[in-house]
Amino acid sequence: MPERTLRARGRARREALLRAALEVIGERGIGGTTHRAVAAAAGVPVATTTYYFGSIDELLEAALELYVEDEIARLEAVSAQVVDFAGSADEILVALAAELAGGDSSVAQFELYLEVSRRPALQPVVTRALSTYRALAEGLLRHVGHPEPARLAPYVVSLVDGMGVHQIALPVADREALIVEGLRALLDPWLSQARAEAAPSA
Amino acid sequence: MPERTLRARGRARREALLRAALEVIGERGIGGTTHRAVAAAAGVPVATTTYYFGSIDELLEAALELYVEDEIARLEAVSAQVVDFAGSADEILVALAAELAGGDSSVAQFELYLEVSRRPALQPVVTRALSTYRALAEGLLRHVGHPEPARLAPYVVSLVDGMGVHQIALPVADREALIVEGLRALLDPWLSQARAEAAPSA
DNA sequence: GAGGAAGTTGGACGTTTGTCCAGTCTTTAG
DNA sequence: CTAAAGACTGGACAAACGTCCAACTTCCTC
Repeated sequence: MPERTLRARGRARREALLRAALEVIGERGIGGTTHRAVAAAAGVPVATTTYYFGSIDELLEAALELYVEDEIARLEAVSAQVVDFAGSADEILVALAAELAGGDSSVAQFELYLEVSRRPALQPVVTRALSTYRALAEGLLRHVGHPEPARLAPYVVSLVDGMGVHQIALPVADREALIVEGLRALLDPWLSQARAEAAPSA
Repeated sequence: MPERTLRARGRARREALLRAALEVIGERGIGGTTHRAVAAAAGVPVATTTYYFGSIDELLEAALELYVEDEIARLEAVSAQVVDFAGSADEILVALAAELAGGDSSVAQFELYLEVSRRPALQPVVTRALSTYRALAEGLLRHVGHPEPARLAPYVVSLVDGMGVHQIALPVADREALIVEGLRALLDPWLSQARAEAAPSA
């Protein structure tokens, strides 16, 4: 575990290695992520990876941590954007789905979920990820006026992740439509009710 | 690729190796599944694994195929059992959740989902798995009288798998209650309506 | 510009990996 | 009983692995 103080250049190179590691994780899985593969993806010699990380585990865990922070930042931006968007609950849902479908396929996310059971060091990372995702979902549900945001939020995240992992396993063309339909199914009863109240006929 | 004809004893040993491989996949992930680890789990010498499988990939793919067949058989049994169960839609849902929560944590299932993108040979396996799961879900929805079983079924599977992968990442004590609540959330509108019709008050 | 710390890397090390083979034992068909 | 094919395995091999180190360069500080 090299505990040297990093200068600006060093910090940049370290982060480049982490992003290269995330690429490799996506392509080969965590088990297939080696010093040499990461170094090749980053375009640096192998010894660079051991200069910045004391072990392959340290590298892997730091990479997944970076992934989660990036993903949280991305989702917070999406959330903020969607909240600014003026429209009915259903319109907001469509806008949200468009943003969610935009992200690159998040193999690393699911590799992380599975890896926690084998690496206790990852537990804080996954806890932070999941609780943030749920909090964001809860905020959005509350924003569109759902009556039980806290109860539903975890299932929204589960459904989205479930669709995500199925998308990786068996890709469908229109990812956005899939997410819209899935979320509609989960929010259907309440959406129809909201729609009825918005346009009171008869 | 040893294309020898297997005798009864050989077939049994081959299958024992596959089940040992599934154990290892659950514990170490696909990337960590080696000839030696599988052999150790099965209590046989290393050379046994190369006698029955031409390569580690062949072993891995056969193991995941066996997993899917086992899982399909299990879910078909669960489905049959639940269909036989007399009760309201909600009661059936609770019974289903109890059965679903019973299975051992299916790390292999998700390892499979992620591995398809790296091993085209697994595509038929994952296609068979997902379409069967969806068909079973559709059958159950139809059995309890849901008006749109075909539309909802894929999302039921996504939600269950999403909760499954979250359960692996961040285990909660009462898996059964989680599944019940999740399914209720997805079926809520329709469940309340069914309940209202069953007990017409006022 | 001198000294020290950070950055950098070729090359080496012991280990673990996938795979193979030669040889032995066991079962079955005739 | 014999012969052939299946079942089995100890030990070896090259390749890939994680890790380390000594030596060199670059950068910052005083």
